[in-house]
Amino acid sequence: MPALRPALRLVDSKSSLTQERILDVAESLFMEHGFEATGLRQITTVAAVNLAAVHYHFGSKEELFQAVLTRRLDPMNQQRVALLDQLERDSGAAPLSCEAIIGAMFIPALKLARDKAKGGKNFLRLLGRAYADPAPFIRRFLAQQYAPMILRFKAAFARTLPQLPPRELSWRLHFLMGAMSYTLAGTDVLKLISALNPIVTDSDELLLRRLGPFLVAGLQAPLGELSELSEPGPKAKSARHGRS
Amino acid sequence: MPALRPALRLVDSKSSLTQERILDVAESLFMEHGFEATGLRQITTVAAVNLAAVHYHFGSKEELFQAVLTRRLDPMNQQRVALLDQLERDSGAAPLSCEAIIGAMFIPALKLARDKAKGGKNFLRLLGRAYADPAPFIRRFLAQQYAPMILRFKAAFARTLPQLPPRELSWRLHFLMGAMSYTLAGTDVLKLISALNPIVTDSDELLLRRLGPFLVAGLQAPLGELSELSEPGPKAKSARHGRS
DNA sequence: TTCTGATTCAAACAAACGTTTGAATTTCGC
DNA sequence: GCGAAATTCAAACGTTTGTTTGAATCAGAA
Repeated sequence: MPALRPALRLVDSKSSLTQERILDVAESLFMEHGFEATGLRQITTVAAVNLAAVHYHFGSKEELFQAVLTRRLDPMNQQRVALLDQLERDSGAAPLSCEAIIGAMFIPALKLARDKAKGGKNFLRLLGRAYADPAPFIRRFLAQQYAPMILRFKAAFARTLPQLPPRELSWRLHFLMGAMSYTLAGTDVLKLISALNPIVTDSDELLLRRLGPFLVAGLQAPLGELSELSEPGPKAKSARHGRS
Repeated sequence: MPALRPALRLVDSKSSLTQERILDVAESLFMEHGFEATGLRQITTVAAVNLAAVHYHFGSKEELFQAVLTRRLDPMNQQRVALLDQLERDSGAAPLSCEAIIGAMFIPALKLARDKAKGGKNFLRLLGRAYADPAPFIRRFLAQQYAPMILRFKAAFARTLPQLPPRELSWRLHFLMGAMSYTLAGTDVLKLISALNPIVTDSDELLLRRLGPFLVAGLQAPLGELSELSEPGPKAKSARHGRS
């Protein structure tokens, strides 16, 4: 009778070089074809391991997927809050700048994207796909993985932007994460038609210099008039404020 | 010998109520489980049609998917450029405001999201998934479907924001579409942890009033210093320039 | 060495997949 | 009514799917 799977990390000395090979290949194939479209036989063939190895080491295809995500996501989010912690320690009582907080979110992601040994941009693309995936086990996993980090950053932004009502801040964080993950994932419609719209991939620092001002300005934007509005939309005339 | 499939729309009188039933169910299931994870048997069972009907009417699963997207996407993008055309006609020689152009992009999408008879938010979620899908046939389709509309809007923004270099404008449009589709798709991480971060779904107009100022400010943000930068990143200390 | 548990392996499992076929059925101009 | 085309249908096509099994192999402690 084969031994029960070793608690998923009971042994870490040399033990399973197999595990890492599976994780590496799975990461690359999941990103290329998606979770559903990637077969276990495809993974195990490329990784040159036996088919049953993935069940032995991870338990199921779903658990393998979570392991693939956890391996990169966990350290990245820890780096993010660590960076933010240090920023706040250094600044003392003074509130941080928007740029600084955004940098704390962005830089660990960029580091990951640049580290080709760790999957590079592929992983962030995979993450971008996972965001849009409605599979319950994926959404449960992402929520639990992201919740602490996001709450931490929301608090930081709230200190820096005290004039923003909490609900408005939630929405702007929502928009910010949209622009950011869209950019990091890198598979969007603009890139698709890049033959006409040549977006050359600048260096990563250059990317932050472009995204940064956009996000900062968005976060600091004045509030729209939220209290009263009833008509269908801004309609044609540009500088018209319907309000008497 | 069964007749060849009728050119995908040769008959439109009453003909295929079956087609619409398939499209409706496919739209709903594709959005719920994704393209790969949705089986044809699942679709045809729920739609109460024969399994072979989808191949008879659409040719293949992939073509069915494209038909599902086309049905909503084509009219929406046509509305978008029609709205923009009318705005520019009305304003004469004067350049449009950012708000107006953004409205022209956003409002047709909102209309679609609100029309529950036409799939409502489900369709935009499906679209959000398709954005992140690397399958070649999906990316080819989206590119061809979006290219004219995006180029049209880029030209409009270029007139309104003449101080922005074209490449910078491309990037900001990139960020804008990220925030917008992220918001419209509606399945993001913030919503996931909404237990702690209560994002109540405001009315759609209210949504535009929140997203609008964010995007306008981002588009109009001053340029970052792009010419000179070489060091790894802003790092911790906020006002430190390691240079020299 | 022998024994024990961890790991790998080839083989098979039942189920679901997209697709095709050819005959039944319906529809509609004549 | 007849006849031809459009549409539906049940059945099967050959693959592929994730998962399980039980024996073979490997590792290290006794």
